Amino acid sequence: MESASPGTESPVDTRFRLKRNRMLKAAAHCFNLKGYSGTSLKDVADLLGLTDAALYYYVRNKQELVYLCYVRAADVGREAMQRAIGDGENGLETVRRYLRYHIEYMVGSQGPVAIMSEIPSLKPAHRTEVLELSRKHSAAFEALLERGIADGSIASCDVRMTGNAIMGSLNWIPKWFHGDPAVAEKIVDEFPRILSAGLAAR
Amino acid sequence: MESASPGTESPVDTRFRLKRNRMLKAAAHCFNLKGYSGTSLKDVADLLGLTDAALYYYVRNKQELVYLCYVRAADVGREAMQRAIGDGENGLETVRRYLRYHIEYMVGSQGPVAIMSEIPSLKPAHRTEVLELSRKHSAAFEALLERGIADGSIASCDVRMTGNAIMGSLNWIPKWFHGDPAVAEKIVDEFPRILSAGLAAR
DNA sequence: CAATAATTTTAATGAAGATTAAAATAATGC
DNA sequence: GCATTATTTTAATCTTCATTAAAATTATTG
Repeated sequence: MESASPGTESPVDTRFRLKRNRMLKAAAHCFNLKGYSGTSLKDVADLLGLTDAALYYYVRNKQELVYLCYVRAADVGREAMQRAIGDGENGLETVRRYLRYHIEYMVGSQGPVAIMSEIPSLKPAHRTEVLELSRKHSAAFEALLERGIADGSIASCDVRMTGNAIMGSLNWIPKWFHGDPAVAEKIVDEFPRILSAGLAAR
Repeated sequence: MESASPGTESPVDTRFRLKRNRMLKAAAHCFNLKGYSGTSLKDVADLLGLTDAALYYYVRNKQELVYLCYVRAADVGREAMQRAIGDGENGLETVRRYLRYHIEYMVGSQGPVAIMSEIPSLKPAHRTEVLELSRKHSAAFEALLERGIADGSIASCDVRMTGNAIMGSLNWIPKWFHGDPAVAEKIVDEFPRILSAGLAAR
């Protein structure tokens, strides 16, 4: 995460990026908790000890704030996916790792991650981009399932629907998890197993 | 569904109720498609061939519209649950039936059902009520899991987390399903199996 | 420290869209 | 068909924030 080739970045830029990132987390938190329309920029600003107007130093407008939240959410997912794929092993194990990583990120220090409930109200270019990121991630997950089916670790199934089912479950987490560390631990412990329990080949 | 002891209802009231129900479906469709904030009352009204102001004949305000959408969504879930429980059989089969019924309702003629993304912006009394309905439904599902564990059809598991996982997957459906009948058929065919695949006792 | 750049605030402005009231139309019952 | 009730529309109004501009503050750099 936090990409951008280091070394070429000025301290000022670093600070800007970090602050903006804090802001995106605060916004994600508010959006998940109070909904998009129920979240005013003042809510987000309050959480940061700033004034609503100050946010405009970091984003052009509220829509862009949502957009950036979504890009960050997608980044987190992509990061988890890449890390899992790098780990080798068979398809099923890779699926499990991916789930584990993604969930750890979501409920851990990377979180909160925004639920993508407002994609339609993004401006067309942003909407297209976010949908594309989302599509790619789904495709990557389905590819993992295919791989598992091919190597015999996963039972044959409709990968599209199976992917939708598992991803839906994952995507819904921020809807009911709001930061309690005890719950976070339980989710990390249980979800990867629960979500992959039906996949194994007999 | 459509409760209220019949016979005691005037034709006028019936018409009112039916029209309002059509309105709730239209609103649910818009909310799922465009998000809450992205949906103006005019959007909903257009879908019904009405003027935005006409909606106020049926609901007090936009918030109440959302609230009623959520109550309807909860009703649909409850209906599916009751029907499944009535059918007897063991815990696992009852879970499967429930999933089947609920999904059929969601993607079928009862649908669309609104995703509950804006509960926090409901007024306190409504919020409490919707959360309570939601809590009860989760509890009923967890009870089903317990029952399956007790009768040996379901493997021992953390029912809370398992419930969250399965319900999340279900709740997410309206996010990506927007009415295509071919997809609806596939969901009905695949989801109950996929979601219950990991439950069976060895 | 002085000068410049980076942040943040204060104080307006503005616009979208929810809401309302009154009038118009359509339906129903006698 | 007339009177009444139900439904919808037209035409404002009203509110809530998002947004902006200018000023103030804080940080950085030479």
